Amino acid sequence: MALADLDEQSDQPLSEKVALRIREMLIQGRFAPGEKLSEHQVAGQFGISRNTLREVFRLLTSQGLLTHIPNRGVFVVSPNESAVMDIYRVRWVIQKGAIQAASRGHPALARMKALTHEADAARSSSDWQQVGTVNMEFHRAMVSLCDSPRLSLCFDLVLAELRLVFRLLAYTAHLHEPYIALNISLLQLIEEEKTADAIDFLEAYLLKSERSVLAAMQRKKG
Amino acid sequence: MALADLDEQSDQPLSEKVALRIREMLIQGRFAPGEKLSEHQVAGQFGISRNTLREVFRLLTSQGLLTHIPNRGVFVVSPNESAVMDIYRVRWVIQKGAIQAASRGHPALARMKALTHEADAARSSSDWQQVGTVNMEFHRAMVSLCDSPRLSLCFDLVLAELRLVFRLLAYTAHLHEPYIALNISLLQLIEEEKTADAIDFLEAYLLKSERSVLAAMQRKKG
DNA sequence: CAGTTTTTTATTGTTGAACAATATTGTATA
DNA sequence: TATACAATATTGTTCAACAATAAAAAACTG
Repeated sequence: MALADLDEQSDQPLSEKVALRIREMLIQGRFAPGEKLSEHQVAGQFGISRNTLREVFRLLTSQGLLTHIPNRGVFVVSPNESAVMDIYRVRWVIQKGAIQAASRGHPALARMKALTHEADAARSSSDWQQVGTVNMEFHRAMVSLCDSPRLSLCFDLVLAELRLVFRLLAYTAHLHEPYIALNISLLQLIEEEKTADAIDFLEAYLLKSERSVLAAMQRKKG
Repeated sequence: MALADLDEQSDQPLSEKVALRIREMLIQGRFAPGEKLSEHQVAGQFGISRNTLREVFRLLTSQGLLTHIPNRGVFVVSPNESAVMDIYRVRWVIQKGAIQAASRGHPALARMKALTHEADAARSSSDWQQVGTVNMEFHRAMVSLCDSPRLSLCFDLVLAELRLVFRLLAYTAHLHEPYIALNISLLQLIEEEKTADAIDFLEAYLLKSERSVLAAMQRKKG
């Protein structure tokens, strides 16, 4: 993926290339949530001009990764509990729609299956960060069952924000490990077209996930 | 609303003010779909610098109203049939979720009710453009039943694009008139918490609407 | 000394000019 | 007519400057 990215980047405008890089860095937790990003400093860091950087900031702000406060500057978003709850509301609506849109033999199903195996492999090597990444890809694939670019885009934004939360909580085993098995069960229900069961399963799944995230956030604070 | 907007704008950055203005102009059909927006020309038109305008373009591009092609420029998006179908896919997923999220006494229900009356008034004065606007507001209010800022934002983007399509087709009576009554029926089903019926109704509603839009697009071309 | 006002400083907001890189147009040649 | 090349216009990017705003520091007052 890294190679493909670089190829894509090669003839893209500088602002979009840098936007991609900063986006990656954000997701990798290279900036602290709530941290202020100074135009002068960041522009120097990436060797680009302030004007170009401001375009980058506009891009990332509308992707929900940065917050722009007029005359104050740009800050890394720091999702709070209410943001997490909202994110899970979005997931619930969209992923439920994805289950109902699933059709037999849809290519996304094959991709989901492959991703469950990738998750297994990552667990074997105790690469919990990779487990988290693969888990996200699994759900993105699930949403692509809708065959809706706009819905996928919306979901991507929400997932990127959630990734920030995970980073904040550090990648620990218990945060992602349980979902490897759950993903397999969920995929099976979808493949067997047990739509109602799959939806019930998804609801329990998301509730469990949301609760564990919120609990971890509480622990982090309190 | 215009007054409130102006107030809000007053201490916003220039780029966001202009973005709002251009957004309005786009929705009002002041630019032709597919039209190229030259940086030099538009910057002159609004009396701002190219650098600032480029930030505006980044904003509007990520709102889905403009398309940016590197080294070629920025163009007004011209949604085609496949875009319309995708927009309705999104509507189906999100609005179905809204119905299921509806709770008795939710403020959005009151707003929806008020909007059905506004639609009636607009019909009485044969202001079909207003009928279209109010109709959109009705559906936005419906989505706000989810109490999810992120879902509402996503829905807004899709609706703005759909508005472009309507503008392209011109505001004729038949395009919106039938939905005044359907909105009332739909609201009633939701208020009575006949969830399953409401969902069935919504499906037929969206299908009918999608078909009429696609047919009008065909007519426009052929 | 605490709290408030003023001054200073740093940062963002915005501009205009300049140049490089790319796309488009026009022209000449085969 | 079609291709190759030159001329032109547009976008991409940078820089330096200044205005407007917010943050920090200093001075003032009770």
